Amino acid sequence: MSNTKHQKCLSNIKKKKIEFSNIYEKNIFNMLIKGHKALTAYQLIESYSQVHKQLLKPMQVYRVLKKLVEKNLIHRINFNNSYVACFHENNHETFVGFICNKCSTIEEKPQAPIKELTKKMGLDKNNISHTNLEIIGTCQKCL
Amino acid sequence: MSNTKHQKCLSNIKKKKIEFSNIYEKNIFNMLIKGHKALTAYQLIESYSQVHKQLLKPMQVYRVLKKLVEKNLIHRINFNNSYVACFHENNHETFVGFICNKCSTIEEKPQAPIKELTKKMGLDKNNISHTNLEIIGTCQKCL
DNA sequence: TGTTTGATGTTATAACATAACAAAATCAAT
DNA sequence: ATTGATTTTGTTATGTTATAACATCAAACA
Repeated sequence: MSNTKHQKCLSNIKKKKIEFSNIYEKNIFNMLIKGHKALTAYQLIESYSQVHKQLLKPMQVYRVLKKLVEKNLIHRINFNNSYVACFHENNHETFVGFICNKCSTIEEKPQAPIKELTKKMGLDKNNISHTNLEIIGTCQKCL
Repeated sequence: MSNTKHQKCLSNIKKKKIEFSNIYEKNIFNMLIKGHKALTAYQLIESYSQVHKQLLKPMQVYRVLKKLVEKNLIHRINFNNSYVACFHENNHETFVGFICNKCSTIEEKPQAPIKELTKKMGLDKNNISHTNLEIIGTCQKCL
């Protein structure tokens, strides 16, 4: 990820006045922001132990991930059970993005067209809880 | 699922001249066709043991599910790790559907708008392997 | 008939996730 | 400050989803 994008994201977080509950939350979010690649919970455990010299238990990581999802700071990627930082001021009931099947880089895309489509399909009467469009392929860098 | 829809599906399968490799494949596909509800692998194991008085091992079920996916007879639903029979003559690299979070009923939707959208986003250059739009909500029956 | 090949059976284990309870920190009311 | 309630964090155990690895059996065929 470009540095500017990273900084824009951080400044968004500042604007939103989001506060991390604890150091784990902060550290894990920072790990997910780096490179904008999606990581699994167990990759995070591994990486955390290397970077911060501390072994986290799965439960601890999953608790943090849950909180970060609730705070709309990360998305879960269903394709490979991974998690990625969110860079949009989006409504978080919707995810639209491209996922590289080689490097797990995520490219989030605008949600508007999908919301329109859902409406057009008449599904908006169905008390939609969330909408998830995952497009899997290989990014230009990996090709 | 309506009986006519079920029959149309079965006649499609006949037309496609699909043959099941073994009795498990046939039985499991028939279980997935009933009601057009998505079932997990372990629900299938449970149900299979009740209906057919035979205990399948996970490995056996997953092998069957893999084959059925390859034959384009079923889709995997990422939302809840479940599998559902497919009723369309679709291209199976794309799934577009509504999933009821109460009863797991699946309502497949046309793919064309999503394919257009992918193109519009410029993602079609990325060697797309598959595209998955899952809209989660509560169906009219459950509401 | 013996050998190869593919399908099926079986065991073990990997990968992902949460329940349940313990311990400690926070905080409000006295 | 002390007590008791509440929330947060730590820990153990377990549940859920999925696959690797190898054994066995059966069909095909030289």
